[in-house]
Order: sequence, then structure tokens, then C-alpha cells
Amino acid sequence: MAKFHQIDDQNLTDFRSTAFEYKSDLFDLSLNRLSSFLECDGEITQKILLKLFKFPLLDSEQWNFHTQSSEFHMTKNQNLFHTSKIGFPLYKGETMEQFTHTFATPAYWIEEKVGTDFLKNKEFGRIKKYKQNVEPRIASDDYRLVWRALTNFSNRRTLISTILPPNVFLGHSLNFLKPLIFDGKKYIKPLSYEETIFVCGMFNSFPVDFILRHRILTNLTLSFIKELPIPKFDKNNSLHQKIFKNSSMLICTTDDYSKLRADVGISKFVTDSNERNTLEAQINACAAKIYDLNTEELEYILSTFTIISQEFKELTLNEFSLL
DNA sequence: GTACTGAACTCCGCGGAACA
DNA sequence: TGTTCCGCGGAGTTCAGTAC
Repeated sequence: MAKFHQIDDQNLTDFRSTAFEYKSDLFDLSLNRLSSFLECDGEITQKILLKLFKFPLLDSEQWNFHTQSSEFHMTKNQNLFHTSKIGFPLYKGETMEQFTHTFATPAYWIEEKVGTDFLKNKEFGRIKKYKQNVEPRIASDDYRLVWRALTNFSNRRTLISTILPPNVFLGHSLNFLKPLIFDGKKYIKPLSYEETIFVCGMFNSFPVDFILRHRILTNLTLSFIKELPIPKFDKNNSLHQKIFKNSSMLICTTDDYSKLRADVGISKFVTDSNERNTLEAQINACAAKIYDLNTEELEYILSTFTIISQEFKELTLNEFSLL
């Protein structure tokens, strides 16, 4: 039997009459695959979570998912920041939103050489143990998947992610997927652009958000991200393809993404807000289908996002009914 | 003007890796 | 083996927008 977050004396006395049966499968999952217990509030939540966690975690062998936080610390590194718009912009959580890097104008910039030297020094510190004569390479040279590290389970959305173009720096309120890793001899790309864009689409979907809302309070730490169950991208799966293509059209809206567009072969992009809503609703519907959720379960997930408009929820359900 | 809510900022402590 | 540094996580504080 289980019941979470009970502080009332009477409720604790009547524990058995108000608690629910915590499924043994969920118990095994929490104990063997996760770093903390999955907290849930009843039968349907348990059923949904068990369906979602049938897929490999991002820190499992199936994925090659390498995260990093704190590229530039807003307090410790503030001596590097300026407001004269020279060099690379410093992105913080508040400057991006789901599928967009133009949500707000950056407040700080870092001179290109100052910033890249700083990051190359840190990277050199990481790879020097391999004793290889290799020039350090840094993440800001490439497109990278980012997400807000500071959030809340009761916010409009908890996981807010996009892909940022090269030549931008990140404040510590943004965590990111390393686009390049050092394997001991050379730098390799652990995930393709297609996989990265697909993951971005999954991150911004309601089912994945639903998981995090049952696990975090305010800090979306790296361990919670790495314990997300995400299916491996399958280019032959039409649902995966839909999420990848829609995400591409939502993210790559400026010339900063021309190289990425050419690389993944998606030239179209969408800036009209109504069209963007439709594409996002389709991504949510496809994600729910991938996780094998039924209409009742998707409706329940949507009902827990109380600040999201009813119109967008209905759009998502309509798209789901078409699959 | 005040209260409330959502969201971001800042500070501090912990733990592991590196190093003397 | 002790010390230092740095990445990371947690929590309190502050700010901004909105409703009344």
C-alpha cells in the first residue's frame, strides 16, 4: 500500500483506508532501474507510467546520451559577460521555449575568443588524462539539444527543450546534450542530427513531461533526464518520422539552421502560430501512440496540465483519433 | 495597491576526481 | 592521505505578470 506526501495526522492514522496498492512492477522499476521511487496518485497513473517505462532509458546501453550542465555559471563567470552585443550571445532558460530559440533576446554576450578559450581550457582538463595530442573541441561549435534546468512540476510545462544553433554560449540554467564526445582517441558524434531532433520532439511531448511532473520539484537535474524512457529513433517507423519532420519544421525557422536543414533533408519550416500548434499537437499525438496509450490515458495526462488551453488539448486529442 | 502565481536567480553544500 | 577544485543538486529569494 502507498500514498505520497501525507503530512496530516488523521490521514496518516487512516493510512490503510485511503492508500492505494503500489504495483510490484512499479516497485521493481523504481528499485532496479531508477534512482528514486516513482511517486503516483492512483491506478491510472501507475498504468500509464508502466507503459512509458517499457522503453530504454537514456542512460542505458541502447542510447549514447552524454549530457552536460553549467557551461557558464551566471555568478562565478559573470566577469566574462557584457551587454555590448559583441561576440556570441549567452542563452539562458528564459531566452528559449519549446522548439524555438527566439523566445526572448539574450541579455549578455561573451567575446568569441574569451568564451571559446575558456571552454577549450575546461575541455582540455577533461581529455588530458588520455594523453592524446588532440585539439580540444567544444559543444558551441555544433547544433545542440538544450533544455531548461530550472523549472517546476506545476509550471505550464515542465520540460522545455529546443535545438540551438552553433556559436552561442549557455548560462547554467540551460543543460545540454553534448554533440561531440572524446572516446579516448578522437572526437565522435554520439547521436545523429535526426536522432537529436527526434529526442527534442519527444522531450516536448506531454507523456514525457508527465513522467517528470511525478519526479521533480524545481530542479530538472541531469539524472532525471538520463532516466527518461525514450524509444530509439527508427527511420522506418512512420510515427518516429512524423515527430522528426514536425520538430525540424518547428525548430529550423531561421538561416542559423540552413546547414542543419540541408543535413537532414527538410527544407520546409513553419512560423505561423496556428500551423505550429497543429504540428505540436501531431507530435503529442504520435508520442502518445508510440507509448501505446489509449484515449482515456491521454485524456488523463492532458487533464493534469491545468494551465494548457482546452483548445490545444482538444487539437491533440483530434490528431490522436486520426492515427 | 495588493495578493497570487509562474518563473528565474543566487547561494551554499556535497561528493568525486585530480593532484601534491 | 589530505587538500583543492569543479560539477552538480537543493532550496530560499527575487522578479515579473496578472487578477482583483
